[in-house]
Amino acid sequence: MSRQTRTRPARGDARTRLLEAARDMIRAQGFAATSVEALCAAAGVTKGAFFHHFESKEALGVAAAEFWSETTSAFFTEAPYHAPEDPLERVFAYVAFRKAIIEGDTSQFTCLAGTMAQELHRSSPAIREACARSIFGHAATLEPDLEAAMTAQGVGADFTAASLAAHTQAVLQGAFVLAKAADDPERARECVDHLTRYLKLLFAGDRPANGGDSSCHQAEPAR
Amino acid sequence: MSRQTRTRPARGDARTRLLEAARDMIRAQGFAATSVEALCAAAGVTKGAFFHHFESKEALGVAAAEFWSETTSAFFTEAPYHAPEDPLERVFAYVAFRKAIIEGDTSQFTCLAGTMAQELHRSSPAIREACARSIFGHAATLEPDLEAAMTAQGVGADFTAASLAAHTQAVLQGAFVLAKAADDPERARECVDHLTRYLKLLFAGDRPANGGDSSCHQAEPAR
DNA sequence: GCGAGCATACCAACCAGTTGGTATGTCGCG
DNA sequence: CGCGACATACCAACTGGTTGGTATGCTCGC
Repeated sequence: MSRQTRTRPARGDARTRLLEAARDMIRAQGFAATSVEALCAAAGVTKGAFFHHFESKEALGVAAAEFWSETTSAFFTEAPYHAPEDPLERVFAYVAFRKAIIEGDTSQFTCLAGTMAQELHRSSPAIREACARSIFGHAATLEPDLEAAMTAQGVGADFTAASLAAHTQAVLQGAFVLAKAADDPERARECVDHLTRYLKLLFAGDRPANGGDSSCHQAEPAR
Repeated sequence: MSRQTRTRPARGDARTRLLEAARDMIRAQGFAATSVEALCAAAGVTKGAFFHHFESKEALGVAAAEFWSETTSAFFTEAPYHAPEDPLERVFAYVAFRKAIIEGDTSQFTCLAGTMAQELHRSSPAIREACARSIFGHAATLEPDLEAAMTAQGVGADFTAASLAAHTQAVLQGAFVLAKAADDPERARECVDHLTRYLKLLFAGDRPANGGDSSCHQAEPAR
């Protein structure tokens, strides 16, 4: 919308602080329960600053989803799970990494995009679409490896790499819901274990494979 | 000052109408965005009636979760998926049934408990617990069949029936989130297909089985 | 001195919850 | 049976506080 094309020198930026506060507060309380005033207080700015940077509260929601996309994208790009050479092992490393980061407070490991999509899918199409871009955009980063693994192992006649990638995200989103409901991250980790088991069975079960250790992937912690 | 006799809308069901309105509105807009006044308007009652039946808005949230538990419990008890004799086939019939009822508007097939748990897990422990009872209570109804199938097929050394039952609910919850984000129920159905495939691989893959047709279950619609 | 970045002060609308009341059902008792 | 006492179910109007949003002013770096 705005014709601002150049990133600012980012000095003393209230905008970033507002987006970070939004990320944390919305994950903890939801979007509607997070008032603009509370947001400003958490970010240490006033309402004037808020409405200087965001046209409306809804615009902040869209910006928060985009901010979430950018930061998580950078986070996962730099994550260590890309190390393995084999695409399938990278997939398992990804899932193991997703499990490993489920820790601490519920509002620290859950997904902002999933939370906002769930709450605002009807009331705000703009936010819904921004959340969809975040979720399915991240899922898309898994597709090449899944695709490669599928052709290598000779599976996937009845499903696409895209649907499997989406499924991994669905399991994670559902795991977050269960963890929130039970107030216990362990519930989420158990779901990720089932996801790992699914992928193991999918890729190692059908065809005895041609290589050597394709069914072996990095171990998951016992707990 | 003659007070004219108003059409009596079956005196006594204001509470039920409020709970039904809450179920629909909260699923569509979330809890915080659903005001008591809007709820009363939808239910055709006044605020006086609301606070006569519910101590607070939070109390309504708890009651709505319990109402959801009761109605869905009755719905699933009467559902046709209990017909098969074999426990494993009942499990597949359940999942197929869950897929079949994912249809129409997003706010018609999604889960109230999951929605509220996601939004209110921090702000309202009472509602969170009511939602947890609903979700895990429903999951518990699957445990006996899963347990029986696990022992019959000789699988499950590394996971419990309870965790698998919870996983099915996680996949469904995650599927709902994706369907909402994409505004497309098909996204949810695809996730349920992956869940079916997981169960198929889990129970039919490991051990060649002793019976005859244990790996055969009722077909899922092509779509 | 000029605009970007931010602060102060304010507002109309809306919110959950309260108050005080009315209509109706029901139960005990003479 | 009849009638008073009480409980339940509901209603309209109101209240104090909060909300998203605005109008305006200050203050720095260029």
